[in-house]
Amino acid sequence: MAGVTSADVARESGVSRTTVSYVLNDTEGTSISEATRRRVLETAARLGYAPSAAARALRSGRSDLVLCVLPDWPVGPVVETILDHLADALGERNLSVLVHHVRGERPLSHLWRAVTPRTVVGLTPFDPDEARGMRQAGIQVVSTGVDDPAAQDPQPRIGRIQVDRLVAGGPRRIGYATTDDRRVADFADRRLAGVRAACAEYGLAAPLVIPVPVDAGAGATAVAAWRAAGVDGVAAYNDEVAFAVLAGARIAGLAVPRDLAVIGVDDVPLAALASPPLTTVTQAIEREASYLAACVLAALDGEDAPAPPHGGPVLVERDSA
Amino acid sequence: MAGVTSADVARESGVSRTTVSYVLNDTEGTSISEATRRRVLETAARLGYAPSAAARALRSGRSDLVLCVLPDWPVGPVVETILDHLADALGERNLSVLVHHVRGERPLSHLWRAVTPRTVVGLTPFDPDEARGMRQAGIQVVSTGVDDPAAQDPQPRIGRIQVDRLVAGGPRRIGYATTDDRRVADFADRRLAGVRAACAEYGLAAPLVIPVPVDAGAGATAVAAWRAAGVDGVAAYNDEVAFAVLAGARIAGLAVPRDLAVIGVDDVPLAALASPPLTTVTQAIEREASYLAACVLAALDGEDAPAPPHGGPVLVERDSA
DNA sequence: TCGATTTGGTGACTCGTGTCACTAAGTGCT
DNA sequence: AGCACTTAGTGACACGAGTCACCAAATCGA
Repeated sequence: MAGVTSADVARESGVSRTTVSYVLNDTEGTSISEATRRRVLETAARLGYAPSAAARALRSGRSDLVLCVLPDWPVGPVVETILDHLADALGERNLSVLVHHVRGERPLSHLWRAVTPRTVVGLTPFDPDEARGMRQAGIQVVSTGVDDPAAQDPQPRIGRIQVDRLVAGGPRRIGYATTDDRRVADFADRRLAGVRAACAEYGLAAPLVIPVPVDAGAGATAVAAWRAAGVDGVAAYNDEVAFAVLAGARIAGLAVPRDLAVIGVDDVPLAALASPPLTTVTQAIEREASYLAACVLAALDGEDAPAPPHGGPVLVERDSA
Repeated sequence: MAGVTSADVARESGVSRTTVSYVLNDTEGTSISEATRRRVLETAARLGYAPSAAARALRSGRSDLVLCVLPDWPVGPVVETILDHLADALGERNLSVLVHHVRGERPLSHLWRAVTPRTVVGLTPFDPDEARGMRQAGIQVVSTGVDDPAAQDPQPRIGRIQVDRLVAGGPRRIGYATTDDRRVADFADRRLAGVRAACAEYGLAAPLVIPVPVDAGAGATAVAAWRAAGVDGVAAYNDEVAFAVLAGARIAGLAVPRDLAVIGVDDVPLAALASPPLTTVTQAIEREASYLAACVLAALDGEDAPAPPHGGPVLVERDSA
């Protein structure tokens, strides 16, 4: 019934299980006659033998899996792109990528114990205890984020770029459309910090921050509040929020960017199709993803992590700001 | 260094490994004194013991993992929602959901051999050989799609609903905006079949089909072609394509829905924020996801699959059609 | 011909769990 | 006391693959 084992292959070819193992693994330092070798290979193929990686993992402590841990917050097209690239890069090394979306507070340890992955990739920093545990278990841990304190956080840069663009187009009173999602509040705050700093440097008033849920009504109320305060340029936490602001502006009868300029973050596929096309800031995710893949491969080969790519977020110029 | 094993716990608590196993698994039909039980539990917790599921899987052939296989085509918010629900439902049963995004032609067998999941969930039908292989290995296989030939394909229903709505608003010459992505061509064709049938029943000309890549330029050319042919209502393969059509109409200076009505499929989060808000057809994915989760749980308990939910795709009325 | 080396291959152990069969002490009943 | 039965726990094996140490026969060198 169950899978065919190496013992089956051995019996069928009239040799010992050891011989089968040596042949199938091309073990060096052993001598197996060409005839036997071919016979084993043929039998294995005929029986459709595939090694049980459970046993393999048990024996050697490592598997061909890369576990990718996603944070609890909503992943968008950005994360998807990263995962795709990662899977491609690692696929060439015969590694399979498994993705786990963290939900609630289920302990992570259960998972990596269960999977015994070769490496674990985190898109958000790990709990230090957790990371130590994994390393102790011989698992490579790669994590993007604030792993390297020397590399400065790119998030504030994004906020600065947004303000640069807005100001270049005319606006002098800046609003910030933040998210109402607590799970990404940290990100939003770091971007907002950049916006704040930039405003200060331009000698402008501090940005008027309003949380904008992703729906048209919320966008409309926010836009009304901004107009009342004289805001003529809005930086949004991301493109989705920017869409809500655009929808709000439409309801309020404002022309974008003339009456109100709007700029997002991420450059999601639909951003170019917004009305008007959404100006936004993108984080060269392909480059970032390649770097992540390179880190994983390096960790695999026992090498040090390669130098992080230079070049941060870049502006995507369209019509909304 | 490596993981702490049950033998460590046994030695530390001064009992046999067997006892540890019994305690930790709450094995029925054994009697362990409350004192010993607590001591073992405490030691295990103190040492941070977590069973190696490699060994566990080897021993019992099954793990606590549910492998979710995603097709090669781009997953959108819809699939994400399904996965979230699935993870929630299965999490309550202490099952972890692992997602694998199929890339290229890497054999699937390698993966499920390696993970030894309890069940494999496919969002697209499996290759019959593959499915048989998994079942033989004692893995439950759950797959949405055309698994049950009795249940009729809901895709054509979607097309009909689109046409119903368009026609109700006035349009008499229908266009179909299909995708240029080969990987989802099958879906698009099944929806188109519904559109065709509905047009025929209304006594209308066959729909004018144009592939529309998701970008504004492509939308504009398509819209021009439709107008030239007198098309006044467009059903799109999905919301993203609909966005492209909307953008095209905007460029062509057409008013939606007066000059051209547009209707999408999926009700992605941004659909409500389109200009004008996008009328679309949604497939009650939460219900669908719950059903999928129920199937997995049923398969787990050895029960038959529950009856599929009734109620198909429903219209989401907004302004674009 | 004897010893040394190579060729071709095998037995036995290991990884960490789960579980069956079994023991040894204690308790209750007549 | 003698028997049955519960309580508390242990020893040994299996799962499937990888690998070290070993062995028998053949070949080689002098």
